[in-house]
Amino acid sequence: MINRIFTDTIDRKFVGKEITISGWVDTVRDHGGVIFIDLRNMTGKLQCVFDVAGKDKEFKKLSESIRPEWVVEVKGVIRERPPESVNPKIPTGEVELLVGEFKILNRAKNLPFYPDDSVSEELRLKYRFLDLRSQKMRRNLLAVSRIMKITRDYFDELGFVEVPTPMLTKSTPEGARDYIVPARLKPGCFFALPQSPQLFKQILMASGIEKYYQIVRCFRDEDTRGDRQPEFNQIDLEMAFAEKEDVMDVVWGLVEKVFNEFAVKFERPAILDFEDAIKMYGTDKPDLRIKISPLKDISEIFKNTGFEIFKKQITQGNPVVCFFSNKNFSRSELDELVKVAKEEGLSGLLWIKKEGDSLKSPATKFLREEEIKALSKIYEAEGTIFVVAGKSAFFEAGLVREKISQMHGLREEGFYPLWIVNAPLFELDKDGKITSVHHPFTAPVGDIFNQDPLTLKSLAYDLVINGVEIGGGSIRIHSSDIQKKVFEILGMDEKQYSEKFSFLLRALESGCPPHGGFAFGLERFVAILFNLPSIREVIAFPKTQNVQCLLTDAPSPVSEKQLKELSIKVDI
RNA sequence: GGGGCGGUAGUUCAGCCCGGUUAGAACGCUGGCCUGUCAAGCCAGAGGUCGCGGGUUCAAGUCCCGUCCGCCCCGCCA
Repeated sequence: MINRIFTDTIDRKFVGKEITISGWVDTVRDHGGVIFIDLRNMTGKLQCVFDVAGKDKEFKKLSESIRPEWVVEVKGVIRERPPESVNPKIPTGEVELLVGEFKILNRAKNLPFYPDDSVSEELRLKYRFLDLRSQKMRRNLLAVSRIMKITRDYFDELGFVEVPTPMLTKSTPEGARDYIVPARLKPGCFFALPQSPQLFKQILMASGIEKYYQIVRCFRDEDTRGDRQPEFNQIDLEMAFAEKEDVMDVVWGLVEKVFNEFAVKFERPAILDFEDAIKMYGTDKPDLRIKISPLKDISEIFKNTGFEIFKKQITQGNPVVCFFSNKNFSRSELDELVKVAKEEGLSGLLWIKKEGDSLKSPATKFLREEEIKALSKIYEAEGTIFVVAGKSAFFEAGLVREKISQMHGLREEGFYPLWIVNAPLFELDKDGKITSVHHPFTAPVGDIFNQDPLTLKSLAYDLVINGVEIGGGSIRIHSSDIQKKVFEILGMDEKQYSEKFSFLLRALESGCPPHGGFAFGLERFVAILFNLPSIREVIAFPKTQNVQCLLTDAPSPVSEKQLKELSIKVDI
């Protein structure tokens, strides 16, 4: 079928023409003497009319047997519908096909659900072929495809080169858990699937490919979430001789192109220091849509307080943090919010309603005159102040602020992008071990040889849209001395880092230009574009939370023979 | 690894707190009627290992323990 007809091409111009069209039966409306069948293919639906008048018995019998999701080919004349029968809901609603003859190409039986039915995700994944017939999934997959095309066109125009990098590569110690692949010819040794092409793209910079990009599959063996799958796609890029701003401009150029293509409303990207983001929003990925004031540290107001709860936190050196909404919450709404805060793991949430000069709150009787005065001065308008105290007050306040905005629709429409810059280079993990905030190849700001590592900033930049981290990047280290020092700070000795990264160090020592890059999470980008709760909605065949494919039942055991060839013994 | 929610007809869900005749509804399905519907309509019918295993009890969909599966959250995700 070279010249198949898709329904969206059919309009009034076809009236009087005979066509042959094939697809799936979407719905059947059997009126006895006449049967209406909506035929669906890639682009939409077309009403086909089976009129038994003047037809033989076989035609009647066969047409009555047709059921939804059968695959049919119909031949007939396109005609205008009677004016009263025009269906404005579908693009082909002005016309219909009067079926002259038809073939049933395949039947469908025992379907557990029909496309666009609302069924459990478990079923959708098991019968993904049915689920993918739905309008939404089709739209999502087409969007991914379009974005990949826009991406390739965009980078191509800018002179970037798409270079494939290996899927079978070397396991590296830092970062997420690797998926590993046994090497048959080197028993006991393993490849790793790439968590990202990070090192290869840096090697390409040392190789004189000055502008690299790739749409590339990445693998991380960590627990999944709505926004995390074990395999996902990155739009990956790297530029030689580039400064931070050069990379950010290129990245934003692509985001803008995608936004324009999908005709969405968007703001110019804001730029915010990592530290300010934490202080103002309690998170490194703030959602700028939220119409609630940023956070404010009000510890100072309560330094001599008699209010026990705050006093305890202040004496332990913990902050008291507040934020403000000009919404006048009802008492039951406030009670609900306090409940939600506790469910989120907060020890408490204090609210203070501001009406004129007076403050109403469960805590007013515990507060001093000057505390009340200071509080009411912070925000001019009437509304509600929320206060959180404790060691993680910024984080917790940020969480509640987000939750409140979600529950009460206190959000702007549209897309609010944000660059987070000047993140620290290192941080301490929960075991007190020093780790990279981004990755060990990120260039430091400051004197790495003499400064306390934890005071160093980085040349990293993360792109956050509507509270979702869409991607991140950095200017990389191109001096092997600095790179070695970073490895040392991370606790590797020379033997360890040589074993894992000698190829990188050799490349840096062989005339490697300064360079930097970025990587987008493709699925996250599409998910946020359509405001989808999970990236599973934009992946044709995603894994479940237990990292299973319900369609194919992978992973599954392999034969003894396969294991033997790989010199692997299974010990469960 | 930890916490939470869910699993009952093909599907979505009610019933479970407070154990007790024959486990319900809607949609779908099957059959019949029907020439202008577009979520077609009307009539009739079929359809259940209550996720699985164990326990308590005279009696378990309902209570208890374990387990599997799906989703959300924490950890983890350089």
